[in-house]
Amino acid sequence: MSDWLPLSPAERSVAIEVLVHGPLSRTELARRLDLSQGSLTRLTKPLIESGLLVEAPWAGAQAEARQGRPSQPLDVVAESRSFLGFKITDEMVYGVVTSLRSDIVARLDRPLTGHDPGYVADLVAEMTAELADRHPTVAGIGIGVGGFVRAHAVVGESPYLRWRDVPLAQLVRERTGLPVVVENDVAALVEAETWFGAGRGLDRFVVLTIGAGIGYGLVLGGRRVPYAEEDRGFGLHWIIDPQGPLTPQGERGSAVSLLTVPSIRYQVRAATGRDASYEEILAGAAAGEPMAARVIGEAGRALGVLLAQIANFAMPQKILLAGEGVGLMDVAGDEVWDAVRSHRHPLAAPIGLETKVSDFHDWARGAAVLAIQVLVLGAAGG
Amino acid sequence: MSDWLPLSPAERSVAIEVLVHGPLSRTELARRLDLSQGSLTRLTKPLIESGLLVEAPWAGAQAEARQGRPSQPLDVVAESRSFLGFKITDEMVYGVVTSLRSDIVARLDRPLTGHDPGYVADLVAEMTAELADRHPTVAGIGIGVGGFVRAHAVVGESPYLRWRDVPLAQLVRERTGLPVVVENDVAALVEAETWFGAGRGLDRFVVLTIGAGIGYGLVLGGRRVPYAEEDRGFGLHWIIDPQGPLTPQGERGSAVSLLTVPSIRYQVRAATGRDASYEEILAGAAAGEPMAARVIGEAGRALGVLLAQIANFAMPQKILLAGEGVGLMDVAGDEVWDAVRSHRHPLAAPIGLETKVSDFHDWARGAAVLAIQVLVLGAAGG
DNA sequence: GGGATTACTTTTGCGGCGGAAGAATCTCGG
DNA sequence: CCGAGATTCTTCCGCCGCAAAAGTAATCCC
Repeated sequence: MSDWLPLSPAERSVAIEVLVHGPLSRTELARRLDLSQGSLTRLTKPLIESGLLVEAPWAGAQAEARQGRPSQPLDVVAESRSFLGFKITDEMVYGVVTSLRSDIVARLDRPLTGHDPGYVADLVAEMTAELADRHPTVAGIGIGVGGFVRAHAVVGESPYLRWRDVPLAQLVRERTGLPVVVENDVAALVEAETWFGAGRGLDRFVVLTIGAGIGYGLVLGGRRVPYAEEDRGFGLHWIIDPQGPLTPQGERGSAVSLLTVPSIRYQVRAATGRDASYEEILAGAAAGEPMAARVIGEAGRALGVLLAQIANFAMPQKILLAGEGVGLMDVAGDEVWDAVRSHRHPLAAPIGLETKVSDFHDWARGAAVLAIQVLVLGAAGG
Repeated sequence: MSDWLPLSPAERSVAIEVLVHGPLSRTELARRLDLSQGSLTRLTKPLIESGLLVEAPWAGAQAEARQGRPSQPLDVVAESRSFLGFKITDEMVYGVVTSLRSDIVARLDRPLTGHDPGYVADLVAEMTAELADRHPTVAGIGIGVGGFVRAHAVVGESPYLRWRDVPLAQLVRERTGLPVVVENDVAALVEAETWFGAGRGLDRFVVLTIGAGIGYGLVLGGRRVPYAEEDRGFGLHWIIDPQGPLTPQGERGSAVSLLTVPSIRYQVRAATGRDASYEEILAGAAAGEPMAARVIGEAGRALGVLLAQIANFAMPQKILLAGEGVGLMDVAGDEVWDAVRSHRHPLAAPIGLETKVSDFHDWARGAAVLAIQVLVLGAAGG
């Protein structure tokens, strides 16, 4: 249980394989990673000595009684280190403590009353102290922010925080003494889902998030595709219907104007004069209120078009629909699938769609996964 | 000038770097490939001895007189081996002879009067004999076919040839004694453009072809993304306008129905009763003939939508528009760009578009490039 | 011609890998 | 209960490929 060693590339691939794909025997690892059995003995030894891996008995089902010497499963010691993940929104900071496997073991939220970088860093440090008090094995911190992030450290541009070139990783590190990884929030969520969630083991995978904005993440060949222009505040640079509605947040007929939670609330408010919550609007649409039904129906069709386009051009094996606005699928599912059908070839493969009701703690968990990737395993997170 | 040795991974990367990025000195190669200078001496020696590389004087412009010992450029011996590339269409076989650099040095076409695999292989072997007679250094054959190809060898499914599981590589190899690589025609063209053409050195790159069908190829991280479902005869599984025209080739409002050469000719014929060539239709549209202008205008808008979608979701640095139908851009460029504008965010980066008037010999050249990749360099072409 | 500068080559040593042989641990069948 | 067979893991050895460093070569500048 000494300190984490810097891992060689081969050790790293072993550690990642075990971490992501559960307990595996040395022989199985050798097969998956295309290495000899001898190499696996050599590679796993320091990982076990350092406390990252452990030889654990098979858990129930997999303990098949076969001939020959039984295989010895290796597993990560999920609790040996904790990680903190933070998601910074306009007016809140959401924090979680996770295990090495990214299971959330604690939560803590705080309102954000200002956007000064120093103040935000102070708040994060405060929350870190509080969380680390109860979980003393914290090994690192991951922070997700909406906007453009450079080198896992500097917030190049974040429109809603009104930041430019803020060295957030350094600020938090100075206050906590812990290693810090900063990443775009969507990118972090995509990495988390690719490693531990809906995209585990998939080659081509898309994450689409609907919430305050629109997020889009593409995984090809098992790796997230980094986009320089990604998420600079425009959501997707994407006009679905040039004659569509115009909202303060987005261009006329854009995905942002049609689909995001604030835009839908704005449209209903503009039409009815009443301010309703997103849930109320969804319930109203389901109950047949005309204005709500119209706005939600239009949103559903827009989402269908979006899904069809993604399926056509990126051909993912699965699309994960996440964020605070996925309730749309429950109410307007028919409109979504109608639009998908009318924008795809009838013989095209059906879209593998998975929806995930996610809250801000899932975003924070994504940031924690980034920290795991970068800090423990030294993976080039993109 | 002995036979090609099987290359080690490091030798391969050196050979590819020199082949694709022109003459390079050893020091420059060491920098690009992140290897020591000593390794480069070691790696280049067998490549020079085998005749693949040669030390050549700098060609003019690059011969900067700097201080110190002048660098010694290494270049591939482009003429040391020739490659044959074939593109098999419905009614023709197009053949080219290329150098290692994929420059076309000869052409030969033959009509295809049947689709029996044995007959097609015979014809390719005949053309090979004729071409190899004049170019005795032929090292391999690449064949591009529309349809789904497995393992660089077997045509899994080709609708227009009405083939299923035809081991074309084996058939041609038996008749010629030369190594043969078979690949989907679009994939081959994409590889060729990625290595030697518009996509050279780019990280994110898209090829869109308009001709008898629609082709779409995506390059991310400098590598072509392989799609299992790609090009099984549907073109893009993609409906642009659910109320659009219906043609025999494609679904209503699909990219195939709106954009391909046969579909455009069909639409004009159905509307006017006269059978006109694609060029005549373009000229007519330019001259203001109503029906031609309507069909071509609609095609232009469809192309604009298509380009906008691709730019939105794949965010390539460049889109190459190729095929026999690119003349559309000259006549309907305004409609294309109007549609692009109305389907993209106004602040989104402009699309880097390159059009390439290409004929069937370019497709054959793409197949030859595949042969170079697989046979000489052992590159995993995907 | 001498020094500086840059490019390439040779030598040396080390780390990581595969392969082969051996040890460990199980089942099965007598 | 014991041995044969099966399977997993470990140990050991040798090779390959790399980096590092020192040496050699070719040029420019003064």
